[in-house]
Amino acid sequence: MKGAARARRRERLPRDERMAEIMVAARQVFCSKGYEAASTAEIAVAAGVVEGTLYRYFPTKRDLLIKVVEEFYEAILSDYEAQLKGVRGTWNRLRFMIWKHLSVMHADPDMCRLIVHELRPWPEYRRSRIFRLNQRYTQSTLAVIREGIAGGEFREDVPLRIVRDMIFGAAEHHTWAHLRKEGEFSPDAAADAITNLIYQGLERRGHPARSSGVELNRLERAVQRLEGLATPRRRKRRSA
Amino acid sequence: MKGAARARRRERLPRDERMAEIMVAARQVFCSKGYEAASTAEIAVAAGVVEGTLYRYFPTKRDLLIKVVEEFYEAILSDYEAQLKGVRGTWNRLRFMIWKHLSVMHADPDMCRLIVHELRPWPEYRRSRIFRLNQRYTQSTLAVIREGIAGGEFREDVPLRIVRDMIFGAAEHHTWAHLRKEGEFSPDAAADAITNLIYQGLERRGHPARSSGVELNRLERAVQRLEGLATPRRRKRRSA
Amino acid sequence: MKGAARARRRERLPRDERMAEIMVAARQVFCSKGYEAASTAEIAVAAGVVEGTLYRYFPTKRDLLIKVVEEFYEAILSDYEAQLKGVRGTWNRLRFMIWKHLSVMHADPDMCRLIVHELRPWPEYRRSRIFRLNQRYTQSTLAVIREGIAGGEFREDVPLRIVRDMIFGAAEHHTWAHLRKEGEFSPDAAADAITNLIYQGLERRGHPARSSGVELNRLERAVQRLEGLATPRRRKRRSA
Amino acid sequence: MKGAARARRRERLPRDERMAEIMVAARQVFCSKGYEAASTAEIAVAAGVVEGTLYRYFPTKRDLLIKVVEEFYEAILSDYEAQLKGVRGTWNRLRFMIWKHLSVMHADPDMCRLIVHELRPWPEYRRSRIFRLNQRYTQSTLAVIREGIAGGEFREDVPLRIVRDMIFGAAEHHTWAHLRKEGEFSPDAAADAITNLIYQGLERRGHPARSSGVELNRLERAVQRLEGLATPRRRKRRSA
DNA sequence: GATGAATGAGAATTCATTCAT
DNA sequence: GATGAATGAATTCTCATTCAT
Repeated sequence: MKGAARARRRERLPRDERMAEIMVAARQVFCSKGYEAASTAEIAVAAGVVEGTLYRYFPTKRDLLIKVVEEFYEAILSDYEAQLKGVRGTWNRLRFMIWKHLSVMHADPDMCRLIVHELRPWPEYRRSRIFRLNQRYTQSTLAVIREGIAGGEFREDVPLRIVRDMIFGAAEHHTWAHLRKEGEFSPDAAADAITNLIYQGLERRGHPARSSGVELNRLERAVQRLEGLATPRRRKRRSA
Repeated sequence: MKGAARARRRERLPRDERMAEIMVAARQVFCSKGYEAASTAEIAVAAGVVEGTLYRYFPTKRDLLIKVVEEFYEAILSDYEAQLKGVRGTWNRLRFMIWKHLSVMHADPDMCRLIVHELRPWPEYRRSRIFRLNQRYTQSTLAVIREGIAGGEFREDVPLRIVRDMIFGAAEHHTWAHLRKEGEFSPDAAADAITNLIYQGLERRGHPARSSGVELNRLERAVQRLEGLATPRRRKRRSA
Repeated sequence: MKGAARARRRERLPRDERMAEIMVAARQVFCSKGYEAASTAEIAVAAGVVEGTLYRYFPTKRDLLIKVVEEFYEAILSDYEAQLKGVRGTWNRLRFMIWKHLSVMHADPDMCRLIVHELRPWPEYRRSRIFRLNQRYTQSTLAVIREGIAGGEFREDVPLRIVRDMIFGAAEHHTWAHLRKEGEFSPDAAADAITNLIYQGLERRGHPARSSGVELNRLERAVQRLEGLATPRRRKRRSA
Repeated sequence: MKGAARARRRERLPRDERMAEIMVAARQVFCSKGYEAASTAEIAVAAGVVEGTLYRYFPTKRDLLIKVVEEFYEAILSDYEAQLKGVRGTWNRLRFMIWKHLSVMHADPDMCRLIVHELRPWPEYRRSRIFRLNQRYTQSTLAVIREGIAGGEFREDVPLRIVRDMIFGAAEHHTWAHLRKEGEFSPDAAADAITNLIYQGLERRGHPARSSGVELNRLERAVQRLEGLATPRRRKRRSA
C-alpha cells in the first residue's frame, strides 16, 4: 500500500489536467455530502493527491467549490442562447427557458442543491461569476417577455421583476423536494403549467374594440405551438 | 462582582419562565449571527444562565432553534385564518394571503432567513411541526384558489401545486435580497403584482364571449391533434 | 492507559487552580523549547488536560505566553521598590537596580530569553502589560539617577534616555551568551562594573578644583568656537 | 502571455548574476516581511525564477538569509577600518565607531531588525561568518579603548567586555523603537551622548599627584576634537 | 434546578523542500 | 541551468455536549 502510494507520488500531470482531476473529484464529493461535510482530506483522496496539492490549485475549500460550480454553470449555459434562437413564438420561447431551467434541476439535483442551499447563501455569492452567469440567464428569459410586450401579445404594464421572481421562484419551489431526494417532478409538465400560467397572466386583454380577442389569442397560441413543432431543434429536445 | 454573580445564580425560575428567557435569548442570537455561528456559550450568556442549563431545557442546539422557530411561526399564524374570514372576494382573499406572507418576510427578515436558509434544508425539517404549520398556511391559500374555481371565476384545470409554487416561490425569490440585507422591497406592491398575475393567469376566459368559442375550440383541438402526431411523447407527458 | 486517562478525565478543579496548573505547565514547555516549537498539544499533556481545555482559559497560544510572562514579571517586580527603599546612597541604589536586573537574567535565563527574543519583538508587545511593568522598572532606575542629579553628585546635563539605554542595553548584551546557554557571567561583577562606569560617567567634576577652572573654561569655549567655524552643522546638533 | 513566460524562462544567466538577482529579491522580501513570513514562493516570484531554482543556489531558506546578511555586512564593514585610520584622538575615534554603528541602524532598520531579531537568536549564529565579522567590528572598537588606556587617557582597570556591552547594548536599546518603526532617533546626538558617557566613565582620575587632572583632561579633549576636525574624511561625514 | 469544568475529535491550511523532466 | 508539480507532516483552534457537584 505504502509502496503503491510512493509509486503514485511522482505521477506528474500538467497543471490543467491535475486541476481538472481535482475538480471532478471535488464535484463528486461535494455533491454527495454537501459542502460542510465534505472534507479536504476526502477530496484529496478522491483526486489521488495529498491535501497540500489541493492548495496549490485552489486557495481555499470555498474557492474550490466556487470553481466547481462555475464550471458546471458554464457548461450548462454555454449554448442555451444559441438554442433559444431556434425557437419561434413567445409561448414556445418562454417555455423553452423555463423547461431548460427545470431540466437542469431535474438532471443534476445534487449540484443544484449545492448551489441553491450552500453557495447562494454565502455573502460572496453576489460578487461571484456564478451570480453573473445566472443574471444573464435570467435576463434572457426576461428578454422573451419583452419581445412579447413589443409584439403586443403581452400587456404593457408587465412587472418584469415580479415575473422573473415568479418563474424562477416557482421552479425552485417546485423542485424543492426533488433536490432533497424526497420527491419527483416532471420538467415537461411543470414547464407547461408555469408557462401557461405566466403567459395567460401577462396576456393583453381584449379591449372593448377587441371583443373576440380572447379566442383569437387562443388560436394564436395554438399556431405558435405549431411553429414551435416546425423548429427542428425544439423537436429534438422535446423527444429527448 | 462575584457576590452579585452568586446572587444571580440562585435566581430560580419556574420552568416555563426560564424556558421563555432562553428562547428569547436564543432567538436574538440565532437571528443576528445565523445558526452555525451562534454558539451555545453566547446564547447562555445572553440568557443569563450557564451552558449546562440550556441542556436542561433543550436536548440539542438544533432543537433549540426548532423550538424558537415554532414559537415564531405559531404567533404569526395564530390569527390569519380568523382575519381571512373578514376578507371578501377571491382577488382580495388571495391578495391578503400573499400580502401577509410578504409582510412577515419584510418585518422579520432575520428570522425568515433562518427558516429559509438554515432550518429548511435540514433533513428533519419535513418531520417538524414547522413544516406542518407551513402546510396549513399553504393549504389555506390554495383553499382560496379552490373557492375561485368553485365560484366559476377560475378555470377548472388549474394546476394547484404549480400555483402554490408560483406564489410562495415568487415571494421567496422576491425577498431574497432583503433577507440578505442587500435590498428592499414593498410588500404592498409585490402583493398586488403577484396577485394580479396569478389571478389573471387562472381566470376563466370569455364567459360572455363563450358563444363564439365553440368553433375556435374545435380548431384548437385540431391543432392539438396535429401536435400529438408530430411528437408522440409530448402528448403522453401532457396528459400526465 | 486509556482507563487511567478516563479516570483522570473528571478531575475537576476550581478555575483558578486549573489556570495555575496550565500556566506552570506552559511556562515549563515554553522555556524549554521556545514559543514556536512549543505545541499546544505538548502543553496540554504537561498540564494534564486536553487541548480544548487550554482554550477555555486562554483564547490563544499567544495569550497564554503573555499571561505566563506577566505572572513572572509581577513576581519579580513585586517587591523591588520596597527593597530599594532600604538601600542608601546613589551608588548603592544604582547598583542595586542594575544588580537586581542582572540577577533575574542569571536566575531565569530561559524565561528571559523568551521575553527578550520571542515576546518583545511582537507588535502587540508595546500594548501589553509587560511593557508597562518594564517601564515602571526602568523609571525607578532613572529615578535614582535623578536623585543623584538633585543631590549634586551627577552633572545636570545627563542624557537620561541614553543612560537608561546604556544600563539595560549593557545588561542585555552582557547576558546574551548566558541566555543562549553558551556562556556564563557574574551578576555581581557585572553590576559593579556597569555601576562604576555609569557613575563615573555621570559624575559632576572637580568641585574643589573648580577655582582653577575658569581659564580652562575660556580655553574650551574658544576651542568650541573654532569647531563651530569648521563645521557649522555639527554645532547646531550638539547644542540641540 | 504564455509565450512571454516561456521566453522568459529561457533567460539563462551566468551563475553569479542569477545568484545576485536572487539575493536582491530575497533581501527585499525578507526585509519587508521578516524571515518567517517571507515565503520561498514569494522570493522566487520577486527574483523572476521558480522555487526550485532557489535551491540550485542556496541549500535552504535559512542559508539564503545568511548569505543575504553576510553580503550586507561585508559592504558595511568593508572600509570602516580604513576610515578609522583617518580619525585622530581617542574621543573622536571612539565616537566614530559608535556613530558608524548607529548610522547603519538608522539607514537600514529593516535589515538590522532582521539581523538582531531573527538571525542572531539562531543557534547557528555563533558559527556564522556574520558573527565573526561582527566580532571584528567589536574588536576594533575595543582597540580604540585599549589605545586610550595605553595612552594614559583611560584608567588601567577598564573592564573591556563590559565597555563593549555598554556601547553596543546602548546602541541596540536606543534604536529599538526605530527598528520596529515605532520611533526615531538621531545617530549624531546618540553617538555624542554615548561617547561622552563612556569617555568620562573610563577617564583616568586625578591622582593626588595630578590634582588639576580634571581640567587638563577637558583641555585635552578639546584639543582632540580639534584634531578630529583636521581629519578631512571625518569632516566630510560630519557635515553630511 | 443550576452549575461550570472538562471533553475530544476534528478540519483547514501552510510551505520548505524534492526531483522527474 | 531551469522548471514546476507534488509532497506531507504538523498545528492551532472550535464548540456542542456531558456530568460530578
